[in-house]
Amino acid sequence: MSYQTPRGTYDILPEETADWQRMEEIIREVCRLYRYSEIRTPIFEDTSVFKRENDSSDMVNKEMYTFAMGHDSYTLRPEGTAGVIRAFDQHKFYGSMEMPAKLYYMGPMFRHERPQKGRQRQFTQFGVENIGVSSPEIDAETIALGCSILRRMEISSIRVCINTLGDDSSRAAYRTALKEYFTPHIDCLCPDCHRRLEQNPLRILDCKADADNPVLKGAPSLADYLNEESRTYFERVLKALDDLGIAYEIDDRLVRGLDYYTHTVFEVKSTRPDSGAQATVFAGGRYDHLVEYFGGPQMSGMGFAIGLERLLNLAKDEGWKSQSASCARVYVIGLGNVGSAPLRIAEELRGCGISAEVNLIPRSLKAQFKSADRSGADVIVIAGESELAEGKVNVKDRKANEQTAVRLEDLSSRIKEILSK
RNA sequence: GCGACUGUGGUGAAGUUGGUCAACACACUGGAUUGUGGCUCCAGCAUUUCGUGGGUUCGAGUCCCAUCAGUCGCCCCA
Repeated sequence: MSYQTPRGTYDILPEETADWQRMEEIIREVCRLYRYSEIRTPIFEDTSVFKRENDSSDMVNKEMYTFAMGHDSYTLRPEGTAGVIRAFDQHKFYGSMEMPAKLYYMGPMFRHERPQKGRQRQFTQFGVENIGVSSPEIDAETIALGCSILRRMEISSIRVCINTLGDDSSRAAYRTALKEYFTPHIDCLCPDCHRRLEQNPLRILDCKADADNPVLKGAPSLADYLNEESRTYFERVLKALDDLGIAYEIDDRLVRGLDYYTHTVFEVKSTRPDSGAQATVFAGGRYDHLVEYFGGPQMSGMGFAIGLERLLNLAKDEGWKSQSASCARVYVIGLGNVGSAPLRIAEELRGCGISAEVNLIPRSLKAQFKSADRSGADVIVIAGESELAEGKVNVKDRKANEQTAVRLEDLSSRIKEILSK
């Protein structure tokens, strides 16, 4: 019987964890600079946290890992925003915290999709939520935060696409207009779009199947239905991005898959040809009603999420490397009948803050030296039976290839001397 | 959920129109006087086994079916 990870899941192996840890450090550092604080919410929540009324997204409707325990239905989180807003309301942050609240999260998410490169069933997301205040400059700053992470990961081939969905009244007016426009052309649209026409006509605009359909090209533009306030808001977002030197493209087809967005929405994509079908690295937008939905006051929020597998893939494609992995600085070898003396020596060195590996299995001197080589140690300590009898060990400086006998009580200072060279 | 391609040891892989021993390389383990390694040399290294399970055949890693997994595209999305 052999086992393997379930479909769409994978192990991050020891040789890869250094890259992950470094990436996570970079992200936390950027969050610190922008003064965001981490929040950790449960991996699963009541299903109703994710499955909200009128939600038409595929993610909630057919990709969730939902399970029942007794009479309760739970769901493995497919995204981070819902849980964060739930926590924001549950702990009444709106009353106890200065607004906007600036929160970030990082951890596994689960979606039952067909796996592909850059698309796993368990994947890792980092995301930020800026909650409590609606201001165009906040939208720009949030996008800047994400771009800053990309920059530190040495990623440059990206494109920022941005659009606005407008406020409620703009959106409602546009929705009606779209429905009126598409209804007579219904037969020209793909089956999925028939459903979208009723549930979320905006999504017809970024339908891939109908991308070249002339009916889509003649569709009314959202820009014509934006009221003055929404238009001004969007202009100020763009102005702020200009001021920050962030290049962007306005894409009026960009409507996003999650239903809760209002005003600003954006997607940052890789422009590398090898990034595959899953080119979106991070994406998000503003949401005006989520805080209210979970029982808080009417408050607006702005956030985005980064897929960390995609981020890491992209960074590696662009040549990014985390700093060299730490290797043992000292390797202790036993020679002759020395019992646990090598172990005792290694422990003492570790106590002095020196990273030490020690041979604990019976094998030939030659094999021990081989193992020492592989460990990449700078110093080899040879604990020989006859030297130990005099309270000494041999210390070999691998770089200089010199070996000297050192008294046990002088060992750590001698090694520090060699390592500091 | 749909379509296409792929699946041989720890790794990279060779395996011809189905025919005795599954090549080769790297890695790994041991040895060439357990007291000094990194080179070299020698030996071992896929327990009827070629993702798994069936089938065709005198005979299958090579053909057929199913199943699992991966990759690519669609869809979805980070």
